[in-house]
Amino acid sequence: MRKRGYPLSEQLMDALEERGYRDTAPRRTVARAIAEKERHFAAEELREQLPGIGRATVYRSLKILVEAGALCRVLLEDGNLHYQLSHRGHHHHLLCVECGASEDLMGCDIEDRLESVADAHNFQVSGHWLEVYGKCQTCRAELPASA
Amino acid sequence: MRKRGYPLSEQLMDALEERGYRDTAPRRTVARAIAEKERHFAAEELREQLPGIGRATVYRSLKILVEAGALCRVLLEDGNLHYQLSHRGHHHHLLCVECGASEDLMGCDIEDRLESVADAHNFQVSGHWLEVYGKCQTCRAELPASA
DNA sequence: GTTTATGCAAAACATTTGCATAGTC
DNA sequence: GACTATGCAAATGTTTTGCATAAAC
Repeated sequence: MRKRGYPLSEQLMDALEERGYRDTAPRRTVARAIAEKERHFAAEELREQLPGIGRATVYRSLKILVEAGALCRVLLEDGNLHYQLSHRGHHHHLLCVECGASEDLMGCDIEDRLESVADAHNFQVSGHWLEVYGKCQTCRAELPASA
Repeated sequence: MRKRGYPLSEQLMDALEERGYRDTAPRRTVARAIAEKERHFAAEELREQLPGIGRATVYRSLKILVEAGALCRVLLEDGNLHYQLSHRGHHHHLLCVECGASEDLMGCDIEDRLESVADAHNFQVSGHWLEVYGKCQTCRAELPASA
């Protein structure tokens, strides 16, 4: 989804402009910082690394980026909420509890399975939240504790 | 899992005593209040309805009840954390966004599905969090908006 | 020029912790 | 009597809000 030669931070700005939000310097700064993230991050963490930007601006930017579908929220195993770049569309995450890496889970058939289970309960599904925790390939190799 | 004629609040207390926690009046009060809940509830909500009990006691009781497996935590669609009686063992919830009712989802094969999808990513699953939101049978009948 | 965004500080929440006192076992 | 639990108040940490100023369109 990442176009060649087109900065990721610009794509974030585009997502906002498509929705009528203005192109401002603080938002660009936030977008650039997010684009450089290699992992999911906490709102407060992002704010700390942008001392020139007001707290409210950071939080408001995160909010509208999520609305625009450019970011997604990630629920950590300890209950903390993080953010990460979204590859658009509905998906889930495989979150590594060792290194924090996350892989996207798309096009899997978990949705279908959910639907059929819910059907059996006469329940009409409108949404769901799924996070999967474990160890990624790399960490399994490095820490052969149980893998 | 609820034995006939044996108060639910006593079962909560039992779960604590099994783990070595003492039988105290405040804990009984909390247990009784929880036993009367028909829906998942917020910690703060429980505390407000127990003015005689200290805030810390309410929170500490919830924590040990979750550890003991007698309560489970429920993630609401808006990100708020609620609690509800647990029927022990691993399970998920179908949460009605209209009335707040929740049905347990047990013995379904979503776990297996997860494992196999994760395997394909060379990912070793150690846990997951799944909540399903939608409309329950009753609300579908009452509000025939789209069901 | 009108509308939207910013930054600050303060408010709002939810949850946790330190500690002296009280209650259990 | 030793150990655990309680209650309070204060600390913590995160997110939101009001509002005057500044910037974007």
